[in-house]
Amino acid sequence: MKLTSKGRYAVMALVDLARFDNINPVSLRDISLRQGISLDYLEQIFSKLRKKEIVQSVRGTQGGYVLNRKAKDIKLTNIFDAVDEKVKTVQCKKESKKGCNGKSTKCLTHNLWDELENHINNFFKEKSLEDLVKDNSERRL
Amino acid sequence: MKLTSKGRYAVMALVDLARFDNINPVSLRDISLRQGISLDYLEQIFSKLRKKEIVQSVRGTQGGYVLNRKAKDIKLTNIFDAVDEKVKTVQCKKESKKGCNGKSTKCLTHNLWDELENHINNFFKEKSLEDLVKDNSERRL
DNA sequence: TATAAACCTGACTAAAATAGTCAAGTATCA
DNA sequence: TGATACTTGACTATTTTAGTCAGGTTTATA
Ligand code: FES
Ligand code: FES
Repeated sequence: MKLTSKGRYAVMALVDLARFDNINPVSLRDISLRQGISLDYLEQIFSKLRKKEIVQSVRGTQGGYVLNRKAKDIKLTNIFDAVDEKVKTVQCKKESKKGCNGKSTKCLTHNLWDELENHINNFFKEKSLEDLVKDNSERRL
Repeated sequence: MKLTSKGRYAVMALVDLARFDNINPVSLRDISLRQGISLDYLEQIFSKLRKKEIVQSVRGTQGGYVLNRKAKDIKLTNIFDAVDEKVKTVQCKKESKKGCNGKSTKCLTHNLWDELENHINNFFKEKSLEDLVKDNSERRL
């Protein structure tokens, strides 16, 4: 089980953005330089974040991105959802009554993986961008 | 983030094994048929489980595998560890003081991913094979 | 009004990981 | 002595990841 770079970068970039997002939009170029993430890759990521209304874009010179809601109202779940970083513990379709290997019933461990998925998702539902920014400035003291 | 088939199969197979493991060893062929997992793949998996002393093998006709410890003493952690299904939320080396993209310090989100990793691993540390077998027979009532 | 900064879009690709298969054994029971 | 079942190691197709690349459009400001 591993977290992909896309998901990790999305959160990293948003924490960076949230810290500098006062009045002026923050450019991807700045984030790219500060966080060491490829600019082209960031553009892919922010395109998705924008479509899911997590950030707003400001075009033109001096443009950049701004948070579209308050940091405390942006949960990790929202971010991961936006960039398609989803937790997947099973192969079988959840809706379907069929099991993993085309079997007619759910397998012996299906319930376990469901629990696991919930366990992980709960973590993502609780953490907000605000928490992360705070965590970070506290550590700095 | 997703769980690989190898990890899922390992647990599936062991739950199956634990249920039938009374006096006689259980053959991979039986597990393969019951669970719909390729025999060759199961062999790879059990080879690892044996090396980590989670199961014992009995060669020859009527041979198969037997649990090497009590079901309640086999945790998910042990199983995943044996088959190299590890939780990895970061790229950076944990021991090193360096950050993800070759930076000299840990990044803004490093601490978060550490928390996440622990959160997930805690789940694995708690669940034992016995729990899974019980869960399953209860559901059957 | 020209120019540069910054967003925007879609296609492309190298490398890694996954999910197996395949082949050729060895051990043991009946 | 045959059948069953474990043992080992190499091999491979497919998918996913982690980007790159090329070519735009928009807008502030000098
Ligand atoms: S995991 Fe859903 S049926 Fe096996
Ligand atoms: S995750 Fe460890 S430094 Fe970024």
